[in-house]
Amino acid sequence: MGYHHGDLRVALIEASFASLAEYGLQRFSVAAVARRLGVSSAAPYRHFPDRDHLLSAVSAVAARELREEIVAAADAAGADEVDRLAAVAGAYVRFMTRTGAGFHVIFAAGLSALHDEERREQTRALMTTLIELAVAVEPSSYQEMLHLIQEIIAVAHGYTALLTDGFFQLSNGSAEHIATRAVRAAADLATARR
Amino acid sequence: MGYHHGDLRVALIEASFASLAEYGLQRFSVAAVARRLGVSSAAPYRHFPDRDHLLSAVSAVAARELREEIVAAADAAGADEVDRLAAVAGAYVRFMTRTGAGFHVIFAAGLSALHDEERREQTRALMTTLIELAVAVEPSSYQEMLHLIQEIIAVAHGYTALLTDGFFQLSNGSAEHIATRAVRAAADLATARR
DNA sequence: GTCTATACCGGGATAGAC
DNA sequence: GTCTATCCCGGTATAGAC
Repeated sequence: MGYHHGDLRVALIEASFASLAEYGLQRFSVAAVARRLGVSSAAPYRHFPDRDHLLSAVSAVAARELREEIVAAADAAGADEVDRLAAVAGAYVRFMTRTGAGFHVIFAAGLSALHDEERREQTRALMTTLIELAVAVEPSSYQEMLHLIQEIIAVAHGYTALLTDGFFQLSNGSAEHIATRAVRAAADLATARR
Repeated sequence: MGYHHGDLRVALIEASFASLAEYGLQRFSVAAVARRLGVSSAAPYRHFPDRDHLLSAVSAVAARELREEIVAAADAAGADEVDRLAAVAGAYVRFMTRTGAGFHVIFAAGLSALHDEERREQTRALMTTLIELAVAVEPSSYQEMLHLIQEIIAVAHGYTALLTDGFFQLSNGSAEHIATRAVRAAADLATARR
C-alpha cells in the first residue's frame, strides 16, 4: 500500500468526484475512493470522521463549482433574461454528467443533520445565484419565482437522471445533445411564465 | 421463520414495490423483500434466479400499471390534446411517489440484457401509449414528437427525484402538490411545441 | 417449495504499530 | 498521518435437510 504525500484531504474530495461520476451516489463508498488514491481504507478516517462528513465536503465543493459554472453560462448566454435563466439547465446537465454531483448529492437528505458551515454557505450562495437569475424573469411573486427555479432544476435533473439511467440509449444520448435540449425546455418554461 | 402459503412469486413482486417505495432502488435488496414477507432469504431464489430477474418482473408489472394510470389520467383530463399529454406528468409523479418504480426502475440499465419477453411487451405498450398522446400535440415530426415525450418525462421524473431526495423539504413538498406543478410544467412545454 | 445453515464478498469503522 | 489487521454488518447466492 502506497504512502500518500501531500494534501490527502483535498485528494479525497477530488477522487470522490471521479468516483461519483463513474459509479453514481448509489455505489459511492469510502473504500473505493481510498483504492482510487492507492491508500489504505483506513486513511480517509483520519480526515473525515465518517462517510457522510466526506460527502458533506464534496457537497460544499460541488455547490461552489456548480455556482461558478452557472454564472459563466448565464454570462455567455447574453443579456436576455430568459436565455440567462435557461442557461442554468445547460450548466447543470454538463456539470452533473461530468462530475456526478448534482442536487441529489449537494442536497442529500442525510447531510442536513451535519451542521457543516462551509457546506451551508456554499449551498446558500448557489440558491442566491439561482434566485437572482429567476427574479429577472418572474419578479411579480416570490412564490412563483421559486416555482420557476424548481421547474427548471427539475427538467435539468430529470434529463440527466434519465441519461445516466440509460433511458436515452437508443436515441442520441450524448451529454452535449441533452444539455442543449434541456436549455430549450427551460427557455420554454421561462417564457410561459413571463 | 414462517412458511409462506400461496403464490410467493406474486407476493415477492408486490413486496418489492413496497420496498422500492420505502427505500428506493439504491437500497433495494432481495433479503429485505424476503424479510418483509416473513420468509427466509433463500426462498426468493426458488422463483427468480437472481436479483435482476426479480427486478425485471417488477419492471414489467410497473410498466403495465403505469400505462393504465396514464390512460386513465388522460381520459380524465378531457378532450384537449395538450391537457391529455400533460396529464402524463401527473400520473407519473403520483405513480412514482406511491410505488417507487419509475422509469429508472422500468428501464434500468442492467435489465436490457435479460430478454424478459413480458417486460419487453409491457414497456413497448407503455411507449406506444405515450406516442399516441404526443402525436396528437406534435404530429409534424416524429423526432420532435419523441423529444416532446422525453421533455415531459424528464420534468416529471426530475420533480419526483428531487422530492424523494428531500430538495423540497422546506417548501410544500406533498406529492399531490408536486404532481399538479408537474402537470402545469408539462402543459407549458406541450403548448410551446404547438 | 420452503427451511436452516453457510460460503463468500465488500463496505464502515476502529485498534494499535510505526 | 498512514499503515496493517481486524471486527461487524448485511447482501448474494448455494447446499442440503425436510
